[in-house]
Amino acid sequence: MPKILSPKDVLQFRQRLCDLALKAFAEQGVEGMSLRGLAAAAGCSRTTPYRYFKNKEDILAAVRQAQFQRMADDAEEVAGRVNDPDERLVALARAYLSFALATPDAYRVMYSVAQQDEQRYPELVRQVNRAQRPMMTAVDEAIESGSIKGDPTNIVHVLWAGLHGIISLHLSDKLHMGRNIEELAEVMIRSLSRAVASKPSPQPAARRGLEA
Amino acid sequence: MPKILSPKDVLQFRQRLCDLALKAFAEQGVEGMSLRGLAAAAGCSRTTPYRYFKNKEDILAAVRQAQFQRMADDAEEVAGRVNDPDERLVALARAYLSFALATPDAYRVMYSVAQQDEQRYPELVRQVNRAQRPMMTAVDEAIESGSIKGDPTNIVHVLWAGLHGIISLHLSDKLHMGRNIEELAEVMIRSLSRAVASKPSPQPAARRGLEA
DNA sequence: AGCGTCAATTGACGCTGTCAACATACCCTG
DNA sequence: CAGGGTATGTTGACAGCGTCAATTGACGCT
Repeated sequence: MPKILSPKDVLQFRQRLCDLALKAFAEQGVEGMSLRGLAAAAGCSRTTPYRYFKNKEDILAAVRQAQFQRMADDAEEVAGRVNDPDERLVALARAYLSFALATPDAYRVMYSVAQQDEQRYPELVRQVNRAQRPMMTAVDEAIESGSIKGDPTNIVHVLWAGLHGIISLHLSDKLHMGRNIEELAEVMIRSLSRAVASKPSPQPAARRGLEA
Repeated sequence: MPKILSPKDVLQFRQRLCDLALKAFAEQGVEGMSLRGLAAAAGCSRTTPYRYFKNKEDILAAVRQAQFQRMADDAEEVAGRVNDPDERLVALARAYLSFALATPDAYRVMYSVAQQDEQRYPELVRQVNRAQRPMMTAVDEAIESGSIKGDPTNIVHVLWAGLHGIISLHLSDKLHMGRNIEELAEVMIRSLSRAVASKPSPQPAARRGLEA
């Protein structure tokens, strides 16, 4: 018997589908996660989710967008709270790590699940950009304040990649080091922020061919 | 008309299936890649691959094992060629990057495709370990020679994670910086090796809670 | 020549994502 | 209060998937 939903229950049900889908995607992968299973978990019929999402990829996009939004909220909150440029950079890095460790399912779906042509979801793209903007501006301001030197884009990428590398390998169990992951991340953060503070500029001289 | 295969043609066909599967896995993901499509590309019937592999996951494991083996070969070759401990470390890092950039399909399948319970493929695990051993021993020897200091496990992980982070983000188009990826990697390698050389040891004092 | 064996194919089953058609319960206008 | 419009949910159906069982065909041997 359809149509007993109040106007806000619609959003609630959509939200519930997203929550269930997040868990399903993270646990079983894009492949293993089935819309029929999702519908069963939600207690509705097979094709009911199609009233709320265009198709499976659309659900994935919605789930990822919601998580990037949450991450962006976190980052903006931290950036607004910590005032010193250097501390803000480190605080952002720690918040990023914290986000990934607290909700590994979310992080997995955000990054380890490659979405084909995610440009077709502009709101998703917007949240992705929003999530990384605080760190960009933090680097810019730290450079202005003179506490670090170098090309801002390179610095952001190196910091971000360093964190992402640790998290990514940790979440796929490639680093066998239980809880010490936070310590390892601290080493990475301190190493990179120190290197970034001392180095003048990234001029790779004439070294383009890779191996010696 | 079956059975025209010489004993070595068997291996040849298995190899051909692996090559085709690598491309298919990388291009369409584990989800999109279909055994039927693979069979069509190989010019055989749907279930013929089942003569050479137990199932789809088995094919994935075989493909990944072959690529890790290739990577391990590369690393061992570099480690054997470069003698100076510091240079060897940097050369290994560059070789790692080089491998990923030269054969991104392979790297994607090796790392971004999460395999459920890969412990059930001992030969795959063996090649994975073999691929990272050269860097481990290089770090150990660089510490012995006194050129860098710190906990060897942490150092290896930080180096490796830094490289993996850059590569991983680059391959999923999260860093919008065309060919300059090698320059960025150089910055990362130099930053980390410098940091690792100067820092005494990773003692994170009393900072366990993450945000300030 | 006939047999066993192994490679390869076809048939079939249950599962999946997805669309079209249908049914139901609500809101709004008369 | 009657009736249509619309939003919501359900069932039926189809092609494609991974995989197993049964079948066919070709080879090496005795």
